[in-house]
Amino acid sequence: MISSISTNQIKYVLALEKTGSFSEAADLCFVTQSTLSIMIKKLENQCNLILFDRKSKPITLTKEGEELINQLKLIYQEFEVLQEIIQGTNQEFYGNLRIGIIPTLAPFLLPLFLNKLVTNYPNINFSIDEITTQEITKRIKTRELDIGILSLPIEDQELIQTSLFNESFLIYDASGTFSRNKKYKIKDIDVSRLWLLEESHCLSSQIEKICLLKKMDTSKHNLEFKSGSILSLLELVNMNKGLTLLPKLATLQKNLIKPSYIFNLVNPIPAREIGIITHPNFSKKRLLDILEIEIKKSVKPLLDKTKRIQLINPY
Amino acid sequence: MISSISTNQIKYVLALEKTGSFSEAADLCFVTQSTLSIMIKKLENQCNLILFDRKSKPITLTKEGEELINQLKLIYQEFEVLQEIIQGTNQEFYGNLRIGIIPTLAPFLLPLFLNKLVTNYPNINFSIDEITTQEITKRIKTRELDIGILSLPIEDQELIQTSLFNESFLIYDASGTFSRNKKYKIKDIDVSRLWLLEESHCLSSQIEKICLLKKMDTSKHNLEFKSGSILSLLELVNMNKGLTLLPKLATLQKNLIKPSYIFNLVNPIPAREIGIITHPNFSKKRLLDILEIEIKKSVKPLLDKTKRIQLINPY
DNA sequence: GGTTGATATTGAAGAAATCAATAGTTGTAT
DNA sequence: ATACAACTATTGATTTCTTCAATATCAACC
Repeated sequence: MISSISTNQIKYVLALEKTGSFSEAADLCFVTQSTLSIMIKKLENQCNLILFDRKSKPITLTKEGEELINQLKLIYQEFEVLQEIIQGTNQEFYGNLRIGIIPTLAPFLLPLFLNKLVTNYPNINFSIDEITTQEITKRIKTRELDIGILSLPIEDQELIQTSLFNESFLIYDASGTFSRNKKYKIKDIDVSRLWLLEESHCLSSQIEKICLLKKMDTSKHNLEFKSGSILSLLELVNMNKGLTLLPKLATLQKNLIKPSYIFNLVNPIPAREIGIITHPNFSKKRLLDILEIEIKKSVKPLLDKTKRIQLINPY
Repeated sequence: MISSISTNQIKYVLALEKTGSFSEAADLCFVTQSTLSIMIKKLENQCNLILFDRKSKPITLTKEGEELINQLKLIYQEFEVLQEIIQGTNQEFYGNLRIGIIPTLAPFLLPLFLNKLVTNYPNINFSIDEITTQEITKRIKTRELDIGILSLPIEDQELIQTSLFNESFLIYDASGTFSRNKKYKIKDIDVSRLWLLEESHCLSSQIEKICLLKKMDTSKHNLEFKSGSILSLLELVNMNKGLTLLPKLATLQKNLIKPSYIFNLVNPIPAREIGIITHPNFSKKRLLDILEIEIKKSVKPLLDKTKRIQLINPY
């Protein structure tokens, strides 16, 4: 008794029946002739029957083959109907999805999943705003945005918060004072050489928290710096041989970051919680599910699964 | 777009829909729960849809799942119909198949394929006669037998001859005069110590041919020996520290044969051609095909694929 | 008998399916 | 709340399947 058969196997049989030639059928199915030969033979074995008479040119069905071919065709047709249903169901996802995402996350997270979504859901118009936490929460409350991706938790209890993953912080050191062999803790950081983004970014307040500073005393730098871009921050840190803390995903940008400048923190590892917020009345629940799953899936292989982390609030 | 899906995947979905529980569905399908989880997830991925709501207890279909499930059921039903057709087609092979096979082959060849045939074709009554070439050809002509398995060619041109494989001859030496390191040719055989089966066996005349004797002069042995059984021949050879030639398949019987007694012949390797003969009016052509394929398949891994062989006629 | 045009086979590489064990989740009863 | 129970998800290892490129084999036609 046949245990399991795949639609590919059926496709191969139908192609061979149609063309009467192994090589042509193989071309039709975009596989090599050896693959087709082997798969036909495998199916014949599973059935305990010889379906094709290889001696005749063109190749024809045997008596047993004749008895099966119609049912195989039928199954394949029903499979094609299934495909149409799937296609149709996918197209039921339509409309606009307006996403707000914090700037310290956007350039590293979006490339991981956005393309797949845009491709799979051609009927959804995605719009992305790279804005701060404050701006995101404001716009979600006013329903200008559907979904916010940011560091959790937010103080506002009205909005729905869904956790996605924890992103640890790492040391980025352009000064050369850190060494590969040692384990660094938070207190090892020389606060006077630390550079941050402008205050409005949650990343800044988180780093301040990590380093146990009330407010960062930037007057120690002889340079006024206001930027929301991690790229600019890195330039600045490099130029001044300073240091900063970077979230994990940022450190994986091999074209921006010298891996030799990155040092892990331990005991515990400071981290931020990344998650999604929505308005309680947000209705595209299913779309949210998909977004959640896709983001989690895309990020997972990039994160280390450490236990000893300490989540830092963004406010 | 889904490229290929297997009936097992569908089975898993239907089981999960039916039971509302991953573990129960897994039991139903005789796989582990992890397998079922993974396969459901895989299908969901292929479809780009989430088919089951894991949060509800029992687990239920999502809206998208509902849209697919009926088509999945339909496909699976048609697959079950296919199985029935296959079953039915297999049962069309019925009736008697009377096989004659030479004694020097039967005990080594039959176990390789007979069981599979008997199992796969429960409606065929197989009957096996272990008889000599002469007897086989006689009975096929009189239609007492359907099929003969023996050493080809036979002189009788009326019967249909189909080749199966070539079986080489090896030296079986109980005297200890052969040594592992040397390559032996036919002329190295001391004819005076050679033992054979009784004359009626084609194996005897083939060995005589190999050793270039007109008729074996058995008077050199002080023992009259008449047996058709290779087992008895081996006993005799062991007892008298003699030697004989054995066909390849016989030498593979590890329980009968000391591997250290076996020596290869080279330049060229003498061999017999094993094949099937049938009466020209034999009608169960398809059955013959199956038999041919099964024997070839079962024997293939046991034979070495040498080029330099010399086929020895059995008459 | 060799040449041509086909199918079959082989050996290797990559992907998929499966399992046992374990981690993580959720709901319930303390 | 907290711990337990019941369930699903994940992991890492193993086996099996699928596929390909290259090659062997077969068959028909000169």
